Amino acid sequence: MSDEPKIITRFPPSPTGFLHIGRARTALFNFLFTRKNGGEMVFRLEDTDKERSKKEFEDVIIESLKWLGISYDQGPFRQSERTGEYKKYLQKMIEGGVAYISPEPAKDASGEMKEVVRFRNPNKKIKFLDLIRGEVEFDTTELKDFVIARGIDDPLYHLTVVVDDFEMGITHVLRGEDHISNTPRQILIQEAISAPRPIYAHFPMILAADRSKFSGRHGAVSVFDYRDQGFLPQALINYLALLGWNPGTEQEIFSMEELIGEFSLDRVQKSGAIFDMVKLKWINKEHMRLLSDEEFKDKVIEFLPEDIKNSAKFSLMLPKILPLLRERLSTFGEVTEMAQTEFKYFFSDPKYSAENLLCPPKQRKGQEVTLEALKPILGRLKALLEPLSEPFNQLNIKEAVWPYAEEKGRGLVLWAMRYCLSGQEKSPDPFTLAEIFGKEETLRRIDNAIKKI
RNA sequence: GGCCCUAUCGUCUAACGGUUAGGACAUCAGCUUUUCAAGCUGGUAAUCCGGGUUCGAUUCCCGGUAGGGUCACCA
Repeated sequence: MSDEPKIITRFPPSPTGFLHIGRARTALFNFLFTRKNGGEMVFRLEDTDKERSKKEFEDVIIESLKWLGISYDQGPFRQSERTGEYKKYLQKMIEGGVAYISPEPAKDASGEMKEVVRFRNPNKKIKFLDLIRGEVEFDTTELKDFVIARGIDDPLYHLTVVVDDFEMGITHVLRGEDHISNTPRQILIQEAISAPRPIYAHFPMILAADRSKFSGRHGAVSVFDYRDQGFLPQALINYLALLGWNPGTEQEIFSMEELIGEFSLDRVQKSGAIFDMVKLKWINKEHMRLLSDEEFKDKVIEFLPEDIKNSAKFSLMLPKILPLLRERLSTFGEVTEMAQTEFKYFFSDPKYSAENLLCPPKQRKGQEVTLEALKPILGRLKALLEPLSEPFNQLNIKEAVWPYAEEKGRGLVLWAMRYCLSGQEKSPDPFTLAEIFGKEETLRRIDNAIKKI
């Protein structure tokens, strides 16, 4: 055992909204750093803003962390339950002369006077070491005598963070870059109450595609949005970890355990990174591959619409189309849409117009063909399939059909076969489809096509 | 605007003074016995600009430019 003091980190969101993707990454980096170094993480709800803080947001944040697999060792603590603590410090500061009560006009323009507590700014330069950015220096003069409490029982953010970080023994403050300019005034307060200075590190921001702040108008920003779209938590974690950090190797797909093993603050990026949904989807797909068949199936069912789940063919078809879904899905949310469109034909007869049975010119290889000509072709197809004995599988079907397709033109025959089964311009190949449908249903669909012409 | 931070392919990034500037996503082309998906192969694509320091700068220093953060009785 080393005699280094135990590392204690913190994740202190304010319950004024959902868990933003940027804050989730901050939580993740804190978590990885803490686990990697055998420390403990404090979870603290900074709810001193009574107007905006809501219990429901607390619940959402807690649930979001749980879903992501980010755990903490202490908390949740609520600042609203610690008013007495802050009051003690406030009184001590006022007695010591490092803070003072200042009468001023109320903010609400009622004309009334009230008393706020201001910090007596020593107006000096503060220099601190940031683990990611190196030495940073601020002149605090411009901060003036900033307000640290609305009243003796109503403390504000800068005071509560400093007091809490001190009392909870926080050794490392790892947070977003948006807090870097808050750091000097917090250091000032620390010095005024003789609290030790924690080690700081400020992570770069997550940006939208236009390099502006990543916010609601750029689409999904809350962790639950991604959950609801059918992303896997391990994929979101993986992607977030790689946004602003890299292992120095070429590995890109990580489990949480692997991330903990690899993580280090000195490989965290200094500059902001654009959130790229396309890459997230790719990572999600990679993690979907890692799922067992059983896990994959359960997730698909979760996202399938009710009417499909209630359809007569559901339990028969589901296991057969699962392998197709594995190749095509990059999020589970996509099955909801697919079930109504490109995969609907598995559960009910396809709807299409007959002329589309004729393949596009490109596949025709210059053959002059009319729709009429398809009638005997489809008839012949039927005749070829009819005598097939079990197993009615891809291999046997292909064997039966192939020579004829070669003879008449592969594009022509195979497109028609595929199209009458799926009614889709784009779909899996006809042999796969025929196997999935089985002989009887395949023949029935070919028949339907013949009748349509 | 003041203060602070940042700057390598379209995007995420590697290269911690010497590389044909590497990888991944995306994109393009070809191959995979019709289409799609998946897969395989190959291609296009970057050191913001200007000064230094150095035998040699993506890398170190300075200036510019651009982007971001922050300037509350929010956190």
